[in-house]
Amino acid sequence: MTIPASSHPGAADRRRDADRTKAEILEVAQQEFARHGYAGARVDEIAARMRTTKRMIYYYFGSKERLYIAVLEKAYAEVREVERTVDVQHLAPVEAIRTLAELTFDHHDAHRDFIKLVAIENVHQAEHIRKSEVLANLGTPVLDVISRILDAGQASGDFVTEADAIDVHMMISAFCFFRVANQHTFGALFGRDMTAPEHRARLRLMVGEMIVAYLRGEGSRS
Amino acid sequence: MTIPASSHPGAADRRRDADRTKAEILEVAQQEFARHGYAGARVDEIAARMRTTKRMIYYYFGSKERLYIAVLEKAYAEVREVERTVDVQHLAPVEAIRTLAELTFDHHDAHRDFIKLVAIENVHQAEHIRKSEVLANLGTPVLDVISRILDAGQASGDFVTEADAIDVHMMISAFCFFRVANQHTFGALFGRDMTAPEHRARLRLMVGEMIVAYLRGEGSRS
DNA sequence: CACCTAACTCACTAGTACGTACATTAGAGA
DNA sequence: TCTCTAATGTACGTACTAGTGAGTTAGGTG
Repeated sequence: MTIPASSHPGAADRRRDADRTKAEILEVAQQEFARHGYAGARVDEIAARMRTTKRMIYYYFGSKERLYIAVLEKAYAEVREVERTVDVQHLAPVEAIRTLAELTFDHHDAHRDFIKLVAIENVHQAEHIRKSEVLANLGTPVLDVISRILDAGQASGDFVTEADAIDVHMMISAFCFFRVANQHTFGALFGRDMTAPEHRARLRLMVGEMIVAYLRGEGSRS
Repeated sequence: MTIPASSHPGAADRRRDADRTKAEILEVAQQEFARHGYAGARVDEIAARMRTTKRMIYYYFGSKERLYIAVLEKAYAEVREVERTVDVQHLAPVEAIRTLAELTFDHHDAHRDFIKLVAIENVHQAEHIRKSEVLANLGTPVLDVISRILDAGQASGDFVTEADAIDVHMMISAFCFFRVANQHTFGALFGRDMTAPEHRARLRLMVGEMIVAYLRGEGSRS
Protein backbone atom coordinates (compact mmCIF):
# COMPACT_ATOMS: atom_id res chain seq x y z
CA MET A 1 0.00 0.00 0.00
CA THR A 2 1.55 3.23 -1.11
CA ILE A 3 0.80 6.39 0.71
CA PRO A 4 -1.40 8.50 -1.54
CA ALA A 5 0.24 11.67 -2.70
CA SER A 6 -1.79 14.14 -0.72
CA SER A 7 -1.58 17.85 -0.32
CA HIS A 8 0.90 17.24 2.46
CA PRO A 9 4.17 16.31 0.82
CA GLY A 10 6.17 14.09 3.10
CA ALA A 11 3.42 13.78 5.65
CA ALA A 12 4.92 12.10 8.66
CA ASP A 13 3.53 9.11 10.53
CA ARG A 14 1.75 10.88 13.29
CA ARG A 15 0.23 13.67 11.29
CA ARG A 16 -3.41 13.89 10.62
CA ASP A 17 -4.20 12.40 7.27
CA ALA A 18 -7.69 11.22 6.49
CA ASP A 19 -6.73 9.28 3.36
CA ARG A 20 -3.96 7.46 5.07
CA THR A 21 -6.13 6.58 8.04
CA LYS A 22 -8.93 5.33 5.82
CA ALA A 23 -6.52 3.23 3.78
CA GLU A 24 -5.01 1.72 6.89
CA ILE A 25 -8.43 0.85 8.28
CA LEU A 26 -9.40 -0.85 5.03
CA GLU A 27 -6.24 -2.88 4.90
CA VAL A 28 -6.45 -4.17 8.45
CA ALA A 29 -10.19 -4.73 8.10
CA GLN A 30 -9.64 -6.83 4.97
CA GLN A 31 -7.33 -9.13 6.91
CA GLU A 32 -9.70 -9.39 9.84
CA PHE A 33 -12.76 -10.12 7.71
CA ALA A 34 -10.86 -12.63 5.57
CA ARG A 35 -9.57 -14.43 8.62
CA HIS A 36 -12.74 -14.62 10.68
CA GLY A 37 -15.67 -14.06 8.34
CA TYR A 38 -18.12 -11.21 8.59
CA ALA A 39 -19.74 -12.14 11.91
CA GLY A 40 -16.50 -13.44 13.38
CA ALA A 41 -14.56 -10.27 12.63
CA ARG A 42 -14.19 -7.87 15.56
CA VAL A 43 -14.26 -4.13 15.15
CA ASP A 44 -12.29 -3.76 18.36
CA GLU A 45 -9.66 -6.12 17.01
CA ILE A 46 -9.31 -4.09 13.81
CA ALA A 47 -8.87 -0.98 15.89
CA ALA A 48 -6.34 -2.63 18.16
CA ARG A 49 -4.11 -3.51 15.23
CA MET A 50 -3.83 0.07 14.07
CA ARG A 51 -2.55 3.38 15.30
CA THR A 52 -6.09 4.64 15.04
CA THR A 53 -8.93 3.99 17.43
CA LYS A 54 -12.27 2.33 16.91
CA ARG A 55 -13.91 5.71 16.92
CA MET A 56 -12.30 6.50 13.60
CA ILE A 57 -13.72 3.41 11.98
CA TYR A 58 -17.19 4.67 12.78
CA TYR A 59 -16.25 8.21 11.89
CA TYR A 60 -15.28 7.18 8.38
CA PHE A 61 -17.38 4.10 7.67
CA GLY A 62 -20.39 4.38 9.94
CA SER A 63 -20.93 0.72 10.72
CA LYS A 64 -19.33 -2.68 10.61
CA GLU A 65 -21.38 -3.59 7.58
CA ARG A 66 -20.47 -0.47 5.61
CA LEU A 67 -16.83 -1.09 6.46
CA TYR A 68 -17.15 -4.63 5.15
CA ILE A 69 -18.76 -3.41 1.95
CA ALA A 70 -15.98 -0.87 1.51
CA VAL A 71 -13.44 -3.67 1.90
CA LEU A 72 -15.22 -5.69 -0.77
CA GLU A 73 -15.36 -2.72 -3.11
CA LYS A 74 -11.67 -2.07 -2.76
CA ALA A 75 -10.77 -5.73 -3.24
CA TYR A 76 -12.90 -6.12 -6.35
CA ALA A 77 -11.67 -2.86 -7.80
CA GLU A 78 -8.09 -4.07 -7.55
CA VAL A 79 -8.95 -7.32 -9.29
CA ARG A 80 -10.69 -5.56 -12.12
CA GLU A 81 -7.73 -3.26 -12.49
CA VAL A 82 -5.47 -6.24 -13.02
CA GLU A 83 -7.89 -7.80 -15.47
CA ARG A 84 -7.97 -4.63 -17.52
CA THR A 85 -4.23 -4.77 -18.03
CA VAL A 86 -4.14 -8.34 -19.28
CA ASP A 87 -2.83 -8.46 -22.79
CA VAL A 88 -2.91 -11.75 -24.63
CA GLN A 89 -4.40 -10.54 -27.90
CA HIS A 90 -1.11 -10.77 -29.71
CA LEU A 91 -0.87 -14.52 -29.04
CA ALA A 92 -2.31 -17.33 -31.14
CA PRO A 93 -5.64 -18.60 -29.75
CA VAL A 94 -4.30 -21.71 -28.04
CA GLU A 95 -1.44 -19.88 -26.41
CA ALA A 96 -3.69 -16.95 -25.57
CA ILE A 97 -6.21 -19.02 -23.67
CA ARG A 98 -3.48 -21.01 -21.98
CA THR A 99 -1.73 -17.83 -20.89
CA LEU A 100 -4.98 -16.33 -19.66
CA ALA A 101 -5.62 -19.44 -17.58
CA GLU A 102 -2.15 -19.27 -16.09
CA LEU A 103 -2.47 -15.58 -15.31
CA THR A 104 -5.75 -16.28 -13.56
CA PHE A 105 -4.04 -19.04 -11.66
CA ASP A 106 -1.25 -16.71 -10.57
CA HIS A 107 -3.68 -14.03 -9.61
CA HIS A 108 -5.68 -16.34 -7.37
CA ASP A 109 -2.45 -17.61 -5.90
CA ALA A 110 -1.37 -14.09 -5.01
CA HIS A 111 -4.63 -12.79 -3.58
CA ARG A 112 -5.64 -15.25 -0.88
CA ASP A 113 -7.53 -12.70 1.17
CA PHE A 114 -9.63 -11.73 -1.80
CA ILE A 115 -10.52 -15.38 -2.40
CA LYS A 116 -11.62 -15.71 1.18
CA LEU A 117 -13.73 -12.59 1.02
CA VAL A 118 -15.51 -13.97 -2.03
CA ALA A 119 -16.11 -17.27 -0.27
CA ILE A 120 -17.45 -15.45 2.78
CA GLU A 121 -19.66 -13.26 0.66
CA ASN A 122 -21.14 -16.37 -0.93
CA VAL A 123 -21.97 -17.81 2.46
CA HIS A 124 -24.05 -14.68 2.92
CA GLN A 125 -25.63 -15.07 -0.50
CA ALA A 126 -23.84 -11.99 -1.83
CA GLU A 127 -26.18 -9.77 0.15
CA HIS A 128 -23.51 -7.17 0.73
CA ILE A 129 -22.37 -7.09 -2.87
CA ARG A 130 -25.93 -6.47 -3.89
CA LYS A 131 -26.09 -3.51 -1.53
CA SER A 132 -23.14 -1.86 -3.23
CA GLU A 133 -23.78 0.33 -6.24
CA VAL A 134 -20.08 0.39 -6.97
CA LEU A 135 -19.90 -3.38 -7.30
CA ALA A 136 -23.14 -3.64 -9.25
CA ASN A 137 -21.64 -1.42 -11.92
CA LEU A 138 -18.24 -3.05 -12.21
CA GLY A 139 -17.64 -4.24 -15.72
CA THR A 140 -16.26 -7.66 -16.58
CA PRO A 141 -13.41 -6.92 -18.99
CA VAL A 142 -12.14 -10.49 -18.92
CA LEU A 143 -15.22 -11.68 -20.78
CA ASP A 144 -14.38 -9.56 -23.78
CA VAL A 145 -10.87 -10.94 -23.82
CA ILE A 146 -12.16 -14.51 -23.74
CA SER A 147 -14.76 -13.82 -26.40
CA ARG A 148 -12.17 -12.53 -28.78
CA ILE A 149 -9.88 -15.49 -28.19
CA LEU A 150 -12.73 -17.93 -28.74
CA ASP A 151 -13.72 -16.22 -31.98
CA ALA A 152 -10.15 -16.29 -33.22
CA GLY A 153 -9.85 -19.95 -32.27
CA GLN A 154 -13.02 -20.87 -34.10
CA ALA A 155 -11.87 -18.96 -37.16
CA SER A 156 -8.46 -20.61 -37.22
CA GLY A 157 -9.95 -24.03 -36.62
CA ASP A 158 -8.00 -24.57 -33.41
CA PHE A 159 -11.18 -24.69 -31.35
CA VAL A 160 -13.97 -27.04 -32.28
CA THR A 161 -16.21 -26.89 -29.22
CA GLU A 162 -18.78 -24.14 -29.36
CA ALA A 163 -18.12 -22.53 -26.06
CA ASP A 164 -19.54 -19.54 -24.29
CA ALA A 165 -17.17 -16.95 -22.81
CA ILE A 166 -18.86 -17.00 -19.42
CA ASP A 167 -18.64 -20.79 -19.28
CA VAL A 168 -14.96 -20.75 -20.10
CA HIS A 169 -14.30 -18.08 -17.52
CA MET A 170 -16.23 -20.15 -15.02
CA MET A 171 -14.17 -23.25 -15.79
CA ILE A 172 -10.91 -21.41 -15.30
CA SER A 173 -12.08 -19.64 -12.17
CA ALA A 174 -13.50 -22.80 -10.65
CA PHE A 175 -10.17 -24.57 -10.89
CA CYS A 176 -8.08 -21.67 -9.64
CA PHE A 177 -10.52 -20.66 -6.93
CA PHE A 178 -11.00 -24.16 -5.58
CA ARG A 179 -7.30 -24.83 -5.28
CA VAL A 180 -6.84 -21.85 -3.00
CA ALA A 181 -10.21 -21.63 -1.26
CA ASN A 182 -10.52 -25.30 -0.42
CA GLN A 183 -6.89 -26.00 0.33
CA HIS A 184 -7.53 -26.60 4.01
CA THR A 185 -10.33 -29.13 3.90
CA PHE A 186 -8.77 -30.77 0.87
CA GLY A 187 -5.47 -31.00 2.66
CA ALA A 188 -7.05 -32.39 5.79
CA LEU A 189 -9.02 -35.06 3.95
CA PHE A 190 -6.71 -36.04 1.10
CA GLY A 191 -3.39 -35.32 2.71
CA ARG A 192 -2.26 -33.10 -0.11
CA ASP A 193 -1.42 -29.42 0.09
CA MET A 194 -2.46 -28.05 -3.29
CA THR A 195 -0.57 -24.85 -2.56
CA ALA A 196 2.78 -26.54 -1.94
CA PRO A 197 5.35 -25.57 -4.59
CA GLU A 198 5.51 -28.93 -6.37
CA HIS A 199 1.76 -29.25 -6.73
CA ARG A 200 1.37 -25.60 -7.49
CA ALA A 201 3.58 -25.87 -10.56
CA ARG A 202 1.86 -28.97 -11.89
CA LEU A 203 -1.63 -27.63 -11.32
CA ARG A 204 -0.72 -24.40 -13.04
CA LEU A 205 0.02 -26.37 -16.21
CA MET A 206 -3.10 -28.46 -15.73
CA VAL A 207 -5.54 -25.54 -15.98
CA GLY A 208 -4.28 -24.52 -19.38
CA GLU A 209 -4.22 -28.05 -20.72
CA MET A 210 -7.68 -28.73 -19.40
CA ILE A 211 -9.19 -25.67 -21.05
CA VAL A 212 -7.39 -26.17 -24.34
CA ALA A 213 -8.37 -29.83 -24.44
CA TYR A 214 -11.97 -28.91 -23.82
CA LEU A 215 -11.99 -26.26 -26.54
CA ARG A 216 -10.34 -28.62 -29.04
CA GLY A 217 -13.41 -30.72 -28.58
CA GLU A 218 -11.88 -34.08 -27.88
CA GLY A 219 -14.18 -34.62 -24.95
CA SER A 220 -17.40 -34.58 -26.95
CA ARG A 221 -19.51 -37.69 -27.29
CA SER A 222 -18.71 -39.15 -30.66
CA MET B 1 -53.46 -41.55 20.21
CA THR B 2 -50.06 -42.19 21.69
CA ILE B 3 -48.01 -45.07 20.43
CA PRO B 4 -47.32 -47.81 22.96
CA ALA B 5 -44.19 -47.58 25.05
CA SER B 6 -41.06 -48.59 23.22
CA SER B 7 -37.39 -47.83 23.54
CA HIS B 8 -37.06 -47.82 19.77
CA PRO B 9 -36.92 -44.82 17.47
CA GLY B 10 -40.17 -43.91 15.84
CA ALA B 11 -41.71 -43.03 19.15
CA ALA B 12 -44.33 -40.33 19.04
CA ASP B 13 -43.67 -36.62 18.98
CA ARG B 14 -43.81 -35.58 22.57
CA ARG B 15 -42.19 -38.57 24.18
CA ARG B 16 -38.73 -38.48 25.61
CA ASP B 17 -36.31 -39.74 23.03
CA ALA B 18 -32.65 -38.84 23.22
CA ASP B 19 -31.80 -40.01 19.70
CA ARG B 20 -34.61 -38.11 18.14
CA THR B 21 -33.77 -34.95 20.03
CA LYS B 22 -30.10 -35.18 19.11
CA ALA B 23 -30.94 -35.76 15.47
CA GLU B 24 -33.29 -32.79 15.42
CA ILE B 25 -30.67 -30.55 16.99
CA LEU B 26 -28.11 -31.62 14.41
CA GLU B 27 -30.46 -30.98 11.53
CA VAL B 28 -31.51 -27.52 12.62
CA ALA B 29 -27.93 -26.67 13.59
CA GLN B 30 -26.71 -27.68 10.14
CA GLN B 31 -29.10 -25.20 8.54
CA GLU B 32 -28.18 -22.44 10.96
CA PHE B 33 -24.41 -22.90 10.55
CA ALA B 34 -24.72 -23.19 6.77
CA ARG B 35 -26.77 -20.02 6.56
CA HIS B 36 -24.79 -17.79 8.88
CA GLY B 37 -21.34 -19.28 9.27
CA TYR B 38 -19.82 -20.49 12.50
CA ALA B 39 -19.61 -17.16 14.31
CA GLY B 40 -22.83 -15.87 12.80
CA ALA B 41 -24.87 -18.88 13.88
CA ARG B 42 -26.90 -18.37 17.06
CA VAL B 43 -27.40 -21.14 19.57
CA ASP B 44 -30.60 -19.43 20.74
CA GLU B 45 -31.88 -19.37 17.19
CA ILE B 46 -31.23 -23.10 16.78
CA ALA B 47 -33.13 -23.74 20.00
CA ALA B 48 -36.00 -21.48 18.96
CA ARG B 49 -36.55 -23.47 15.78
CA MET B 50 -37.05 -26.74 17.65
CA ARG B 51 -39.33 -28.25 20.21
CA THR B 52 -36.29 -28.58 22.45
CA THR B 53 -34.65 -25.85 24.50
CA LYS B 54 -31.16 -24.45 24.38
CA ARG B 55 -30.31 -26.29 27.57
CA MET B 56 -30.59 -29.59 25.69
CA ILE B 57 -28.06 -28.50 23.12
CA TYR B 58 -25.55 -28.06 25.91
CA TYR B 59 -26.73 -31.22 27.60
CA TYR B 60 -25.93 -33.29 24.53
CA PHE B 61 -23.16 -31.39 22.78
CA GLY B 62 -21.45 -29.37 25.50
CA SER B 63 -20.58 -26.28 23.50
CA LYS B 64 -21.29 -24.42 20.30
CA GLU B 65 -18.02 -25.60 18.85
CA ARG B 66 -18.62 -29.26 19.63
CA LEU B 67 -22.08 -28.96 18.14
CA TYR B 68 -20.56 -27.51 14.99
CA ILE B 69 -18.03 -30.33 14.80
CA ALA B 70 -20.82 -32.87 15.24
CA VAL B 71 -22.67 -31.24 12.35
CA LEU B 72 -19.56 -31.49 10.17
CA GLU B 73 -19.06 -35.13 11.10
CA LYS B 74 -22.61 -36.04 10.21
CA ALA B 75 -22.48 -34.13 6.92
CA TYR B 76 -19.21 -35.71 5.83
CA ALA B 77 -20.33 -39.17 6.88
CA GLU B 78 -23.36 -38.89 4.62
CA VAL B 79 -21.22 -37.83 1.69
CA ARG B 80 -18.85 -40.73 2.15
CA GLU B 81 -21.77 -43.09 2.37
CA VAL B 82 -22.95 -41.96 -1.06
CA GLU B 83 -19.46 -42.24 -2.48
CA ARG B 84 -19.17 -45.79 -1.27
CA THR B 85 -22.24 -46.84 -3.22
CA VAL B 86 -21.08 -45.39 -6.53
CA ASP B 87 -20.76 -48.12 -9.08
CA VAL B 88 -19.24 -47.25 -12.41
CA GLN B 89 -16.79 -50.13 -12.69
CA HIS B 90 -18.89 -51.95 -15.24
CA LEU B 91 -18.64 -49.05 -17.68
CA ALA B 92 -15.93 -48.45 -20.26
CA PRO B 93 -13.32 -45.93 -19.03
CA VAL B 94 -14.60 -42.90 -20.91
CA GLU B 95 -18.19 -43.50 -19.90
CA ALA B 96 -17.12 -44.36 -16.37
CA ILE B 97 -15.28 -41.11 -15.78
CA ARG B 98 -18.02 -39.11 -17.45
CA THR B 99 -20.65 -40.76 -15.28
CA LEU B 100 -18.60 -40.22 -12.15
CA ALA B 101 -18.29 -36.54 -13.02
CA GLU B 102 -22.01 -36.25 -13.54
CA LEU B 103 -22.79 -38.06 -10.29
CA THR B 104 -20.47 -35.70 -8.47
CA PHE B 105 -22.25 -32.83 -10.16
CA ASP B 106 -25.64 -34.12 -9.03
CA HIS B 107 -24.41 -34.71 -5.55
CA HIS B 108 -23.13 -31.17 -5.16
CA ASP B 109 -26.36 -29.91 -6.64
CA ALA B 110 -28.39 -31.80 -4.06
CA HIS B 111 -26.36 -30.94 -0.96
CA ARG B 112 -26.10 -27.17 -0.87
CA ASP B 113 -25.81 -26.99 2.90
CA PHE B 114 -22.88 -29.38 2.88
CA ILE B 115 -21.13 -27.24 0.28
CA LYS B 116 -21.60 -24.20 2.45
CA LEU B 117 -20.26 -25.95 5.51
CA VAL B 118 -17.14 -26.90 3.60
CA ALA B 119 -16.70 -23.32 2.41
CA ILE B 120 -17.15 -22.04 5.96
CA GLU B 121 -14.73 -24.59 7.31
CA ASN B 122 -12.14 -23.40 4.82
CA VAL B 123 -12.55 -19.82 5.97
CA HIS B 124 -11.52 -21.16 9.37
CA GLN B 125 -8.60 -23.06 7.89
CA ALA B 126 -10.24 -26.40 8.65
CA GLU B 127 -9.42 -25.98 12.32
CA HIS B 128 -12.57 -27.81 13.39
CA ILE B 129 -12.09 -30.71 11.01
CA ARG B 130 -8.62 -31.16 12.40
CA LYS B 131 -10.06 -31.36 15.90
CA SER B 132 -12.28 -34.27 14.94
CA GLU B 133 -10.88 -37.76 15.14
CA VAL B 134 -13.88 -39.07 13.24
CA LEU B 135 -13.13 -36.86 10.25
CA ALA B 136 -9.40 -37.47 10.35
CA ASN B 137 -10.06 -41.16 9.88
CA LEU B 138 -12.61 -40.96 7.11
CA GLY B 139 -11.44 -42.84 4.09
CA THR B 140 -11.61 -41.51 0.57
CA PRO B 141 -13.27 -44.27 -1.43
CA VAL B 142 -13.71 -42.13 -4.50
CA LEU B 143 -9.97 -42.08 -5.07
CA ASP B 144 -9.89 -45.83 -5.53
CA VAL B 145 -12.69 -45.62 -8.04
CA ILE B 146 -10.88 -42.96 -10.04
CA SER B 147 -7.59 -44.85 -9.88
CA ARG B 148 -9.14 -47.95 -11.35
CA ILE B 149 -10.84 -45.98 -14.13
CA LEU B 150 -7.59 -44.23 -14.99
CA ASP B 151 -5.70 -47.52 -15.11
CA ALA B 152 -8.31 -49.08 -17.32
CA GLY B 153 -8.27 -46.05 -19.60
CA GLN B 154 -4.50 -46.14 -19.92
CA ALA B 155 -4.61 -49.84 -20.69
CA SER B 156 -7.27 -49.46 -23.35
CA GLY B 157 -5.53 -46.48 -24.89
CA ASP B 158 -8.50 -44.18 -24.33
CA PHE B 159 -6.53 -41.98 -21.97
CA VAL B 160 -3.20 -40.56 -23.01
CA THR B 161 -2.54 -37.98 -20.30
CA GLU B 162 -0.75 -39.41 -17.31
CA ALA B 163 -3.04 -38.20 -14.61
CA ASP B 164 -3.10 -38.61 -10.88
CA ALA B 165 -6.34 -39.69 -9.18
CA ILE B 166 -6.28 -36.86 -6.67
CA ASP B 167 -5.77 -34.31 -9.42
CA VAL B 168 -8.69 -35.66 -11.40
CA HIS B 169 -10.88 -35.67 -8.33
CA MET B 170 -9.81 -32.12 -7.66
CA MET B 171 -10.70 -31.03 -11.20
CA ILE B 172 -14.16 -32.53 -10.97
CA SER B 173 -14.80 -31.20 -7.48
CA ALA B 174 -13.56 -27.74 -8.36
CA PHE B 175 -16.05 -27.40 -11.16
CA CYS B 176 -19.00 -28.82 -9.25
CA PHE B 177 -18.18 -27.03 -6.03
CA PHE B 178 -17.64 -23.65 -7.63
CA ARG B 179 -20.90 -23.72 -9.52
CA VAL B 180 -22.85 -24.12 -6.30
CA ALA B 181 -20.64 -22.34 -3.78
CA ASN B 182 -20.00 -19.24 -5.84
CA GLN B 183 -23.39 -18.96 -7.48
CA HIS B 184 -24.26 -15.76 -5.63
CA THR B 185 -21.22 -13.63 -6.34
CA PHE B 186 -21.01 -15.05 -9.85
CA GLY B 187 -24.66 -14.26 -10.41
CA ALA B 188 -24.29 -10.76 -9.06
CA LEU B 189 -21.25 -9.94 -11.17
CA PHE B 190 -21.90 -11.81 -14.41
CA GLY B 191 -25.67 -11.78 -14.38
CA ARG B 192 -25.91 -15.51 -14.81
CA ASP B 193 -27.45 -17.95 -12.37
CA MET B 194 -25.39 -21.11 -12.79
CA THR B 195 -27.99 -23.06 -10.87
CA ALA B 196 -30.89 -22.15 -13.16
CA PRO B 197 -32.24 -25.22 -15.00
CA GLU B 198 -30.96 -24.35 -18.47
CA HIS B 199 -27.43 -23.64 -17.31
CA ARG B 200 -27.49 -26.52 -14.92
CA ALA B 201 -28.10 -29.03 -17.73
CA ARG B 202 -25.41 -27.60 -19.97
CA LEU B 203 -22.82 -27.37 -17.21
CA ARG B 204 -23.54 -30.95 -16.21
CA LEU B 205 -22.48 -32.10 -19.66
CA MET B 206 -19.49 -29.76 -19.60
CA VAL B 207 -17.81 -31.38 -16.59
CA GLY B 208 -17.70 -34.75 -18.23
CA GLU B 209 -16.50 -33.43 -21.57
CA MET B 210 -13.86 -31.32 -19.88
CA ILE B 211 -12.43 -34.24 -17.93
CA VAL B 212 -12.54 -36.66 -20.83
CA ALA B 213 -10.91 -34.12 -23.15
CA TYR B 214 -8.16 -33.56 -20.61
CA LEU B 215 -7.52 -37.28 -20.17
CA ARG B 216 -7.48 -37.88 -23.90
CA GLY B 217 -4.52 -35.56 -23.91
CA GLU B 218 -5.60 -33.13 -26.56
CA GLY B 219 -4.62 -30.20 -24.41
CA SER B 220 -0.95 -31.08 -24.17
CA ARG B 221 1.67 -28.85 -25.76
CA SER B 222 2.58 -30.53 -29.01
C1' DC C 1 -45.56 -49.93 43.15
C1' DA C 2 -41.26 -47.51 44.46
C1' DC C 3 -37.04 -45.99 42.93
C1' DC C 4 -33.61 -44.15 40.23
C1' DT C 5 -31.60 -41.98 36.48
C1' DA C 6 -31.76 -39.99 31.90
C1' DA C 7 -34.24 -36.45 29.74
C1' DC C 8 -35.97 -32.12 30.18
C1' DT C 9 -37.43 -26.96 31.75
C1' DC C 10 -36.67 -22.37 33.48
C1' DA C 11 -34.48 -18.50 35.09
C1' DC C 12 -30.29 -16.41 35.30
C1' DT C 13 -25.26 -14.57 34.66
C1' DA C 14 -20.93 -13.01 33.14
C1' DG C 15 -18.75 -11.30 29.50
C1' DT C 16 -18.57 -9.40 25.03
C1' DA C 17 -19.29 -6.44 20.90
C1' DC C 18 -21.23 -2.84 18.31
C1' DG C 19 -21.98 1.69 18.52
C1' DT C 20 -21.99 6.61 20.66
C1' DA C 21 -21.73 11.01 23.66
C1' DC C 22 -18.60 14.14 24.61
C1' DA C 23 -14.17 16.28 25.05
C1' DT C 24 -9.97 17.65 22.58
C1' DT C 25 -6.51 18.95 19.12
C1' DA C 26 -4.32 19.90 14.73
C1' DG C 27 -3.87 22.88 11.16
C1' DA C 28 -5.72 25.47 7.01
C1' DG C 29 -7.50 29.90 5.83
C1' DA C 30 -8.81 34.75 7.00
C1' DT D 1 -2.53 35.46 15.22
C1' DC D 2 -7.27 33.97 15.54
C1' DT D 3 -10.88 31.04 14.23
C1' DC D 4 -13.37 27.29 12.62
C1' DT D 5 -13.81 22.66 11.30
C1' DA D 6 -12.10 18.11 10.24
C1' DA D 7 -9.81 14.68 12.70
C1' DT D 8 -8.97 12.24 16.85
C1' DG D 9 -9.15 10.26 21.77
C1' DT D 10 -11.72 8.53 26.01
C1' DA D 11 -15.06 6.38 28.32
C1' DC D 12 -19.28 4.39 28.44
C1' DG D 13 -24.12 2.18 27.37
C1' DT D 14 -27.10 -1.21 25.57
C1' DA D 15 -28.16 -5.40 23.73
C1' DC D 16 -26.96 -9.62 22.83
C1' DT D 17 -25.00 -14.37 23.44
C1' DA D 18 -22.66 -18.45 25.04
C1' DG D 19 -23.08 -21.03 28.79
C1' DT D 20 -24.99 -22.72 33.64
C1' DG D 21 -27.29 -23.80 38.38
C1' DA D 22 -30.80 -26.05 40.11
C1' DG D 23 -34.87 -28.16 40.11
C1' DT D 24 -38.69 -31.29 37.66
C1' DT D 25 -40.69 -35.22 35.14
C1' DA D 26 -40.93 -39.42 32.52
C1' DG D 27 -40.61 -44.08 32.34
C1' DG D 28 -37.76 -48.35 32.54
C1' DT D 29 -36.34 -51.70 36.16
C1' DG D 30 -36.29 -54.53 40.36
